[in-house]
Amino acid sequence: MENSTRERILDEALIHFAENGYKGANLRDLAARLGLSKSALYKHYESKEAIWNALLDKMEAYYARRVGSVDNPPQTPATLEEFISLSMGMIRFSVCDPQIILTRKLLLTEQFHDERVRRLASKHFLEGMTNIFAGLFVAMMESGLLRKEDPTMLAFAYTAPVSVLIHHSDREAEHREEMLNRIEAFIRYFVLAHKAD
Amino acid sequence: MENSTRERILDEALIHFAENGYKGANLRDLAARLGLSKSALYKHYESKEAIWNALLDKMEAYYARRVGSVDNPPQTPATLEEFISLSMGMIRFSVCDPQIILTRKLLLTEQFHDERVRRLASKHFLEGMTNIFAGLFVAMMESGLLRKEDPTMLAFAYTAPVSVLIHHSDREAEHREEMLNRIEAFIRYFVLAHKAD
DNA sequence: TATTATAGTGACCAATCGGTCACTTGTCAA
DNA sequence: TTGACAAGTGACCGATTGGTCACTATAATA
Repeated sequence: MENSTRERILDEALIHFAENGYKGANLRDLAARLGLSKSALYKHYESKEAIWNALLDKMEAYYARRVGSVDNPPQTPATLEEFISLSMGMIRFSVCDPQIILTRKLLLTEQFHDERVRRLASKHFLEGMTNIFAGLFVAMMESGLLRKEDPTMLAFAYTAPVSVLIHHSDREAEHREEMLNRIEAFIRYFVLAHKAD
Repeated sequence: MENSTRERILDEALIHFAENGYKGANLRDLAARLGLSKSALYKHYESKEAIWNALLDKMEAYYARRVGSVDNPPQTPATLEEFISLSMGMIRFSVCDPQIILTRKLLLTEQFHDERVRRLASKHFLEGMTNIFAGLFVAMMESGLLRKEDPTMLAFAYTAPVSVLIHHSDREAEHREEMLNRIEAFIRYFVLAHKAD
């Protein structure tokens, strides 16, 4: 399996593009970080833009797989406390995993410079999370955990604040644990405000 | 008042930096857009970085003035409907004003490349809006419009979703009116869920 | 063994960038 | 009138960038 260099290039490209932006990333540093010379990159990709597009392809594929997993969503929690720990588990992973952090950075910083990134950002930051939880909330309303109301609106009211706090954690990594506490505090507030009586 | 060229440069720099990023912006285009030669810029600022810093100074000053206006906040609305139209007025302005749109773009896209931008982004996207509305909600609870609960948490639960929709409007300008409708729908949902009985 | 394809190298190229400098122009005060 | 100064110009510079090319090394195949 010696096409692994192609993959290693993409892994490094994510770091480089996320930290410096598309224009700010340069192929010499990227190659050096891989222990390669710059011209070696051109044996695997025909241009900087080709690396960029391959990276976006990979991100789109990853995202499509995640959305596919929405069809078999996380099983409905039996209690509100279980919902909280389920949520916090997902969020903690999303906030700590380096690759996901870099992906969010790239989506944020390049969303106005690239059409594909813009579309991915809209999916990721607005529709994606909301749809997952809308489905979950429907089930939780039917099982009598949550008060009955518009599940899409409820999911949006839930995911948007979490999303804002995750972005804040990305900005100030040294406050990550504090942000996770604020996220849990919000979730508990939210559950309390919308649970069935 | 012939220092106006200095100001014109900053106005154009906001556009240029917001659309292309710090690294992507180049002084030749910026000068050309102003009807100047590139070397003329150096009669007013000593470097690209100096223009950048002057622009951030201006943004910080503007933000400080806006925060200063929190000491004399918008007067407490007498009814919930008045609160909704007050909010929508502020939001509509913030979503439509070109300069504010560009400022948000710049804060978003450069927050990981510049320390001052990072701090401004944290203030603007997290604490800023929340603090304004926390004060307003305290007054509305005391006047019996809203159910009594943690005003800071309530303000966060209110401003974060609005903020997410504003960002979406920035991304997809052609859906601006649709986003404004979604914002109003959310605000009405929010008011209904938290009004005093 | 000879051949061929793949991966990698380093020197080089043209374009672009931020920045400098000698020079011109216009204005206003002495 | 003249001199000083601020504003603006265009040619130029060194550094960096994405990209090319002739070349080497290695390993598998015929």
